[in-house]
Amino acid sequence: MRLRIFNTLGMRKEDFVPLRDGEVRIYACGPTVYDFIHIGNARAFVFMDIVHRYLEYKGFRVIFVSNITDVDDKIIRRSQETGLSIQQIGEIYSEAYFNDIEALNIMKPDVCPRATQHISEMIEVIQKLIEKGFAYQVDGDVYFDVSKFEDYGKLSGNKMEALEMGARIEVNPKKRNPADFALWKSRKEGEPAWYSPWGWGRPGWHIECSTMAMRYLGETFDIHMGGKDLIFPHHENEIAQAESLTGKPFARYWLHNEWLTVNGQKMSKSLGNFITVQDALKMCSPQVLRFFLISAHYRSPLDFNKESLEQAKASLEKILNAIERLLSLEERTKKGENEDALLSQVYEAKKRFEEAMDDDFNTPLAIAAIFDIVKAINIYSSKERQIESTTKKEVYGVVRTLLEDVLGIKIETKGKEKPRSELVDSLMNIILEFRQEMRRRKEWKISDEIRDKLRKIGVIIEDTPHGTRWQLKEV
RNA sequence: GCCGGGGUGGCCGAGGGGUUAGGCGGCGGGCUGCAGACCCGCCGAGAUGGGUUCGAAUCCCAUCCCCGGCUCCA
Repeated sequence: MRLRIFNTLGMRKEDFVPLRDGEVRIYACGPTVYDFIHIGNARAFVFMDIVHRYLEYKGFRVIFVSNITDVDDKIIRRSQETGLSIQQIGEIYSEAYFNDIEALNIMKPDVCPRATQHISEMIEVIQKLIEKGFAYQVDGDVYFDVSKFEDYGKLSGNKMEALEMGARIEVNPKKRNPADFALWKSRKEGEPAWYSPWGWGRPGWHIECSTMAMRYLGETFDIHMGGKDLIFPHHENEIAQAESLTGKPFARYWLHNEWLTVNGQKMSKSLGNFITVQDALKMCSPQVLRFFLISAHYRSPLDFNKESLEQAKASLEKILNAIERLLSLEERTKKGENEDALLSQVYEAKKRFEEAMDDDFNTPLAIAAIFDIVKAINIYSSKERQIESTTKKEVYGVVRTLLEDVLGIKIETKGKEKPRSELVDSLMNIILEFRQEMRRRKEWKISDEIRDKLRKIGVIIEDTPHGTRWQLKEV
C-alpha cells in the first residue's frame, strides 16, 4: 500500500511519491545548542526518527540531514551569562544532544551540518538574493523583501495584510516592510562575527536551513520536518529564501508535530516545568519514554504526566513479557496444530501495522497491531509449551522488526539495568534452592516472606511450572 | 482582530455515517499452595442544543469550553 502523508503545505493528506524512485531526501530541523534538549524536543526528534525508520522499512534509500544551529541569539546570551565562548557552549550542548538522542535510540542523521561551518555558502546565497532583487542592504544588515515573493504565506496560511495588522513586533525602521526578516545581521558589541561584503556580522536564523538543505539535498527535496511552532516564521521564510533563489519548489512535503505539554501546560522556564530528557530518564527507562512519546499520533497534543508514563510502562511491559514468553518456549522439530493460527494472526497483525503506518504514521494504531501479536503469542503459549523452531524464529522476526527497527523500541534491555555478578547469581541460587525446599515442605509463610523481602530490594521472583525464575527490576 | 487544532468510557488513546479499536484500570472466573504472569468473561463513551438521514461519536448549523500560531520556541 502507498504511504499517505499530511502535508502542511496544502493542509491535507497526500500520496507520498518521492522525487527519485526509491530514494527519499529529508531535512529535519535540529537543535539550537544553547541548553539540554527537553522532552518536547524529544517528541519531535523521535517522530522524525519514526519517519526515517519507516521509510527505510518500506525499502527507500533515505538521506537524512539534520542541522545543528550553533550561532544564534540564545547561544550568544548563554555565552554572556556563563562567560563561556559560543564554541564552548556549542560543544557542551551538542555533545549532550548526541548523548540524549542516542539514549532514545534515534538513528544518527547521515549529515549534521553546523551553521558556523557554512557561513561562506550563506553569504553566497544572500548575495544572489540581493542580485535578484529579493533582498536589500541597509547599513550592515541585509533583509529579505517579503513583498517580492508572491507565495509568501503559502505554508502557514498567513496573509500578508493580516501579518502586518497583527504585527506586535516593534517596528524596525530599517525594514521596508514589517514582515521582512534579516538574512544578515551586522556585528554588535561582544558578538561573534564573520567578514562579508556588507561588513562584519552574522547570518540570520532562517538562512542557515535553506542554505544547508540545498547544499546537501539539492534545490528540491522530498521532506522537511519540525515542530509546528516552526511553521511560521521559520519554515515560511526558508521557502521564501530558497524558492526566490532557485525558482523551483523547495521541500515537497512538510511535516509538523504537535506540542507536548507537561501536566496540561506548555513547558517554559518561567513556569518551572521545563523537563529535560535527562530529567525524564530519571523517571523511566528510555524505552518507556520513547513508547510514551509515540503512544499518541504525532499531530495530536500529548500530555506528559506521571500517570500516563505509568500506563506506558505497563503497556510496554506487557509487550516485552509476551516476547520473553515466546522466546522461552521449548523448540521442537515438528509443527504443532496451533502454529498455523499463530502465524496467520501474526501476519495479519503485520499487515494492520503497515496500514496504520502508511496512513500518516499512525503509531498508536500501529501499537494496537503489535498488541494483536502479543495476544496471539499469549494465547498460543497458554495452550502449548513447545514450538517449532522455524515458527518461533518467524514470529520473533516479525515482532522484532516492527518494534525495534520501525518503532525503535529496543527489546533487550528491560527495566533498569542493574549489575549482575557471579556472586549475585550464586547467592540467588542458594536462596532459591532454600525457598524451594521450604515450598516442598509447604512452609508457605517462610517461602512467601523470602519472596516479599526480595521484591523490596528489587528482585522479582516468579514460580512457573518449570521452576522459579528471577530478575532484577526497577523498585 | 486574523488563522488553525481539539472536546471520545475511571484514565490514556484511535478510527471517523450502520460492523470489536487498542492499552491502562476495575470486577468475576480459570491456572497457581498464595502472589505474579497469562487465559476466559464482564465494565463503560462520544461537550451541549438543534438539523440532515432508514441510521450520527462520525456530516451540517449554533452554543459552551480547551489548546495553539500570528513574537524566540520542537
